[in-house]
Amino acid sequence: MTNMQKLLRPFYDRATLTVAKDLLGTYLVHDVAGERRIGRIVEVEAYLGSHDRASHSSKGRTARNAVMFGPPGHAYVYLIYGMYCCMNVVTEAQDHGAAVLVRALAPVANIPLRTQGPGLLCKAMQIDRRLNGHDLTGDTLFIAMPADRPAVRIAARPRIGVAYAGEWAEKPLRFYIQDDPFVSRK
DNA sequence: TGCCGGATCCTG
DNA sequence: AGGATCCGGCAA
Repeated sequence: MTNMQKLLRPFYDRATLTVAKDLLGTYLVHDVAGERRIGRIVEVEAYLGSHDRASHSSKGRTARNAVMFGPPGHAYVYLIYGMYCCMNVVTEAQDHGAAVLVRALAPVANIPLRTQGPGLLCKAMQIDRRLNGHDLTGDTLFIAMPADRPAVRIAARPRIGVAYAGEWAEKPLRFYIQDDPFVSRK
């Protein structure tokens, strides 16, 4: 396996826009049943904090979004539409309520299913709500910088599925690797 | 306590 | 275009 360096707390404890773009091209790693599943992150969305009307944190801290208000470098995993999970990484300082949604992966190792979309990638990586609040600086679910990461060209577009958020729906907070075939939507 | 609306995905 | 399918959040 290619050499990789696990991302630690200081990586996540930065401006959400910066973290979102820096996550493109990194490896999401999950050890499950003695096997290491790896996907390369090719698409993300930034949710900037409680002032961001599209963010789950915009209505204040609740039982569901509590992890978003916790320390950076933890997984915020929630159930969407009753049947899929979505995974975010918490960013910035505690109480900020910011996170980056992982929207698509390119398969690298032991990926049995499709990974184009936030619900599909969680299924393929076997990530569910039991991992909500999981510390991403641990050894079983983490994100790592591959030693050989190539330079990526980044596209910025409006986020998907947040039409309810008024002007916030139009802000270009979805980032993906230009021309990557595993991006969920053009 | 009941109801409504999802940061989705699949099928027709 | 519409349905599946669960649950958190808020109104009552």
